[in-house]
Amino acid sequence: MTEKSPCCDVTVIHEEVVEQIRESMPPEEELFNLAEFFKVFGDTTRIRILYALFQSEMCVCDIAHLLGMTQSAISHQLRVLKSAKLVRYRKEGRVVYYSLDDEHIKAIFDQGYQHIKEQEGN
Amino acid sequence: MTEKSPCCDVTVIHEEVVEQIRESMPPEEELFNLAEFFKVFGDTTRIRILYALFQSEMCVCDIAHLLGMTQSAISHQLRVLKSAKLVRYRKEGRVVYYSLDDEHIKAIFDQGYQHIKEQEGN
DNA sequence: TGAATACATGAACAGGTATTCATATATGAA
DNA sequence: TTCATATATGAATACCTGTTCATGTATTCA
Repeated sequence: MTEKSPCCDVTVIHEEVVEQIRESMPPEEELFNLAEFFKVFGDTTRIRILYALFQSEMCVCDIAHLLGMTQSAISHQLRVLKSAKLVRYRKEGRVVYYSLDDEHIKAIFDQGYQHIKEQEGN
Repeated sequence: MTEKSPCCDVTVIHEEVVEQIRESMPPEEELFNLAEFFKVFGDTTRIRILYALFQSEMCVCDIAHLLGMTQSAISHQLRVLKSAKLVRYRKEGRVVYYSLDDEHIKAIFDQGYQHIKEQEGN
């Protein structure tokens, strides 16, 4: 049953299972996009920004003040959130207000939050 | 209404909103842990491993073969998944079989997957 | 016991990322 | 127009992270 893989010099033990799963794998690109999506949640600053925006729309300097960080750092992170389409913005004079683009986001956030809360006891 | 922040030289525009949200913020540590949790999903290799394990438990060399990567790379990533308690393992002779530790994980994965599928049209 | 093998792991390296700093842009006010 | 300010952004830097390479450990088999 054990055979050598044609690639990368790795032994295969369960050829059939591997081939079966290979066929069920989504396109490479989709899994890449999914990882990129989760990566946006994988930073404390962005998580804190998202949490704040769940409560209310906010302008950049207020977020910076809330989190005790520079305006520049916040602005850079908002750009990441914006390009991931997690937040939208509206301008009012010089002030730019950011808010959530998608309530769906809160569900994902909450599910993760719930998960770590459950694991806290361990 | 506009005041100078005591920290970091940032102007505050909506003092009341900021203070109100500040009180509602979860402990720093929880948001940090949440970001760390999502960070684990934020890598293509780990996402692919998780997807594979949704289908079936697998040994290290089979995963390596499936993904066309070295045994070492997979082993390192399994360690990350293991320490995040996303996977568990059982040993059978020399072979180590990995599987999901928590069905909850699939819900989070699916929700993210659903999200990017919905956004695909844009 | 000795060889083969499935897996783990430490060190090194390359690529990525978050923050800072300096500065640019844009809007409002005087 | 000129100044102040709210935000954006490019470059630089320090830190983090994923893979590779070499090697160690544990188990099976002869």
